[in-house]
Amino acid sequence: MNLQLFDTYERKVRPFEPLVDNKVGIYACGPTVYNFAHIGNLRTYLFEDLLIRVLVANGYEVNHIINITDVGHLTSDADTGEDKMELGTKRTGMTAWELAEFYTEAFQADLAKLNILAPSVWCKATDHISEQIEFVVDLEQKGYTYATSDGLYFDSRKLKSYGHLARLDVEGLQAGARVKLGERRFVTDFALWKFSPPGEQRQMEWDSPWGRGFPGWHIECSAMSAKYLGDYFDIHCGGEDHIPIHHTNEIAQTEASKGTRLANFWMHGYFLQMDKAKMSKSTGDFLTLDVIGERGFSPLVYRYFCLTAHYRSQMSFSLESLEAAKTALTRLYETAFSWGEPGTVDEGTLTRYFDCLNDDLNMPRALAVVWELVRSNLPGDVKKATLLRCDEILGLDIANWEMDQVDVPDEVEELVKAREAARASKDWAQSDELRDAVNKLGYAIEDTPGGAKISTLD
RNA sequence: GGUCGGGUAGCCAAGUGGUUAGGCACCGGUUUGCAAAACCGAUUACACGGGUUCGAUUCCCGUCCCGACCUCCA
Repeated sequence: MNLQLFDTYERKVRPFEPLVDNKVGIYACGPTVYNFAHIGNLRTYLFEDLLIRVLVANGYEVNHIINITDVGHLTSDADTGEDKMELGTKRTGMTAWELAEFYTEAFQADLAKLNILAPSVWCKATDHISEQIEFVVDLEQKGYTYATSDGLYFDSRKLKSYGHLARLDVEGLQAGARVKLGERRFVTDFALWKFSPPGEQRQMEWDSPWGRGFPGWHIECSAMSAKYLGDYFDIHCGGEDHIPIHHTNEIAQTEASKGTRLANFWMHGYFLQMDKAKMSKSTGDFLTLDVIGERGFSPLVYRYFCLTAHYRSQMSFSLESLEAAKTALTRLYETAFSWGEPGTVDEGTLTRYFDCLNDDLNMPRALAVVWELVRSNLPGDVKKATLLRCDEILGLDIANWEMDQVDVPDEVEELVKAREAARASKDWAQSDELRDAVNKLGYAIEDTPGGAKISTLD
């Protein structure tokens, strides 16, 4: 089966064809770096990693761009007062610049831990201020802007196609609007450039033809994607929350300026839903990769967990289901390890596997094929070779997995030896007593044909 | 309030107008001194009420519930 992908713009699955030869340009909306990424954020990057691995497997040469939104406004115009970047600087004592750098590095480290392939280019909004200003100047010359006392705005009603991506009901939006218009002329108008508040010195601000200030959020993506991928490129992705506002506005800017619709495919990763642990970023109380790591779940367990749901479905998170993923993944690792060296690949399995993936990245079904392979009667070396090919997409690093080497204290070692002796003389009472003693010290014993296997008790 | 998307077994989660998704847990069996692990097998579904149809979990309508966005959340 040839690759087919769901396009939010057309709201359907359709065949994927690159715009140029076999090259694919992808722009993925990156994080705003005022805090750690939570596991919900990371699900979206896992989806994009899946997409990229499948494109590569289909023989395409992928040029993958991720942006870093490292400029946010520091003086809030929200009703509640302080904005997130400012809270971040207060919380940590860092400057806005230090804050951005710190959380950018933390984010990149998280991606690496999740075995997410690094993009071709990382681009920061603050490194592309002039490109953004040029973009806005062009929009201004084409008559799509107007100024208010706090910034330069995009006049969304000038663009007939505005809101097509999200199928926005503009009249309905206006009727049900919760947000104050302020000086904006229409509810869907948005800032291209915001002025620094009078009499205040922002940590991040630049001169522009309209006055000192900083770029609106949406313009960075239109400007940077144009720079690295051209005005019209293959795939633009991000989280589902970006459909109605951010991506809608990116499209509006680019259509107004360049006359193209920006990307051929628009793809969106859907949210992770939390049960008890809420993703309340405002309190700083949310689950990060490090937090679940402290609870005994490795990053690749989280990766596996995410692979069990389709990227276009919201997924329910709980420690219970993460535990299920951990058990399944451990079984997969141990079983694959037991197969030894790889032999020849089973092409039938591989074909079924990639057919699932080429059908809009249906990883849950592809994973079912993997488990059928695992439980099949094929020889171990064939299973191993086939599984390793599957792992080029799974990204679980199956080839390098090894049994945990547990450091066993001498005390425990002695008890285990004594127990082995007791078992050899069939003194089961003594043997069980010694096993209890080992358990009390925090270690578990499993009797295998190769001798006692010792592990730490959870 | 407006717009959009969902409700599948104990949990997570695919999919389909009629034929076993898959994983985890649970139960039974094999094996093992016992236990664990492993392997084999079985059970538990399509929110509710109507409609279309030979047949609906799948299509249509309504109801209830959940979520997303409208707040520079992925």
